[in-house]
Amino acid sequence: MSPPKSVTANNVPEPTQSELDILNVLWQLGPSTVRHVHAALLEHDELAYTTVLSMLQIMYQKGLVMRDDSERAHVYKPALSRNQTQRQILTKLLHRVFGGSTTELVMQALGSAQPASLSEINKIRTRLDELEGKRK
Amino acid sequence: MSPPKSVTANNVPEPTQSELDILNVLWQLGPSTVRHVHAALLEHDELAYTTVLSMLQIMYQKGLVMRDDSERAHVYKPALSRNQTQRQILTKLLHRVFGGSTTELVMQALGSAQPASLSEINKIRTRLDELEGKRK
DNA sequence: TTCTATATACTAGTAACCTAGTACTTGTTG
DNA sequence: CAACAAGTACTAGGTTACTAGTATATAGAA
Repeated sequence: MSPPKSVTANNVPEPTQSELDILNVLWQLGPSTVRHVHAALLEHDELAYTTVLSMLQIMYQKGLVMRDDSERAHVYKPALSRNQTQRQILTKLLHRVFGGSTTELVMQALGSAQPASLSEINKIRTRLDELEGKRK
Repeated sequence: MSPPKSVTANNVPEPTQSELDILNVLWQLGPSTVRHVHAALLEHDELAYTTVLSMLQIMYQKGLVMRDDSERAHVYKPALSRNQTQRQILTKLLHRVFGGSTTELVMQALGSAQPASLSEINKIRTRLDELEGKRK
């Protein structure tokens, strides 16, 4: 199979919907074989084993995942952390849908939200305080 | 040209990247002809007039835009408001990338943000207060 | 009325995405 | 060793997204 475009690159493309499904499994389980990923995905979807295999191969080519092929069953792991990916996607969204306004995004998110728990709200407050501090 | 799937449906699909570019123009300019949308898009991209026409026709079929064809040059307008679309997209994202945790989403957004202005921060605080009030 | 500019409808082609099958290899077990 | 289980690579096909060209109608100007 062809190697990834560039191993050191940080210009990893944004994962597609199905790729995110797989990444979510990898973030949760840690480095996994195709079989384990497949088993986890079966909880929600009907997917052939070879479909998951193909997806992971494509993701490897794109640089979305890394793999250890020292064993017969290759072990895959995400190239970027969950946080990094969340930021990547959020940043894109911010500009495409919210005109670059973080506040608008946050307000909208809080608007549609089922009210979060008190501790969650306070967590956000703390973050705002920090931001304010930095600004002064 | 074929009519939209269902006029009254509120099950409008999520707009694609290019479709969002067009919607952004429509939200800004209000109901517009293909020519006006095309002109606005030219600021950023090189796009043939017929490409924009085709896109709008597709979007009409999908129910993403409505149109008034009483004049020779049809006038298009978004089927959903900017806010509605923002929510739609955010909700999808929330579940796919943030495991349904609004707080996680908000924290991540505030994390990558260039510190917002003080008044922006306070706007968010106010919203948090409201949320907390509702919770009690 | 004839010509030109402008509009839409329809057609087409490339690329990406997603799904899954087939061929082949290799390790393991009876 | 023979047969099977399990793995990867490669191939393939359907769908959507995106882009743009061609054909055709029509309004308005000369």
